[in-house]
Amino acid sequence: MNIGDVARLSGLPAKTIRYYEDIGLVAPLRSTNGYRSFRERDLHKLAFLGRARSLGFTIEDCRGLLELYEDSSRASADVKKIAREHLERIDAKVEELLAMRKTLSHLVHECAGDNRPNCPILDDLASCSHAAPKKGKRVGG
Amino acid sequence: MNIGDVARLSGLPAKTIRYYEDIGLVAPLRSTNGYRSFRERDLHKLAFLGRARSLGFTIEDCRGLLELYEDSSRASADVKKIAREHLERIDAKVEELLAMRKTLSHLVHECAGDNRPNCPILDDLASCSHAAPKKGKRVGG
DNA sequence: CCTTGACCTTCCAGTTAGGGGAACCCTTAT
DNA sequence: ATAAGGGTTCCCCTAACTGGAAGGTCAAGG
Repeated sequence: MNIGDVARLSGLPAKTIRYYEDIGLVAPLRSTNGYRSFRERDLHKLAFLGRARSLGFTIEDCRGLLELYEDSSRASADVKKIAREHLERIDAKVEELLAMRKTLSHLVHECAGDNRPNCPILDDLASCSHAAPKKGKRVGG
Repeated sequence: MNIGDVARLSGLPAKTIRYYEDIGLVAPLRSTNGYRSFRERDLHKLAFLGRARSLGFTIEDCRGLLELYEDSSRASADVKKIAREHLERIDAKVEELLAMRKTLSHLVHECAGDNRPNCPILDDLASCSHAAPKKGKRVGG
């Protein structure tokens, strides 16, 4: 199979598949003309990666999961650990977003949204009463 | 004030403040020795930016908000529009994360997490029954 | 006067997970 | 011969910074 075929079958863009080869997640063969030649096994890996990515696992998580997937003597505890940590990251992010959401929706409701300049949103942003946001990784970007 | 002072007062890292100058969000003066020299007004702007960023506004949002903040003839509708759109982005992201969370927490509960290889998490990732994730910006990264 | 240390400067590279596009090769059909 | 529709490599771009190197400035201490 050429890259276009696996792209269609896996649902991943060809660019992404090349990238995954670049970083060592898949290792397709090469035809004599230089084209990548994918086996069933490569296709399965790519589908696995696509599914894992769609659940929000990072590439490094995927690398670990793929390794465990291919290791028939794995311990399910190792898989579960990766998943649980990811779940915790998701929960943390949701918490963070909901905190933002709460403040924002309050401000949006307060704002008249007309052609006058008076604006509670700007008032809030400009007010000096917020705790200095010092340490802690900025996740919201 | 030197950059260290405004960093302490605003809670923003000096690196970030230099970056904000780079991209034209603040324009401190320069002392004869080449050091940046911040006025009260610059400090206020930086505090404003820090607060807006902590609410998850993008840098471009911040640029717009700052412009409106400094325009006394603004319409609050313009501010509200930026905030409302941001709120919608947050809601979309929360939805996405909760969908992931739902699947993941289910899988984590199903997995024994012991030293045996059998693992429902890997089974799910490897199953071919998932809709091909084609278009739509990947937000989870 | 010299040094130490804390500050400041600029510039370069790296981060995530690819996307866009150029320049070029391979194959098949017209 | 050429056009279309694959494929290839290569490099730059994204957001919003962070880290680090190499070096200038300033106040204090010996």
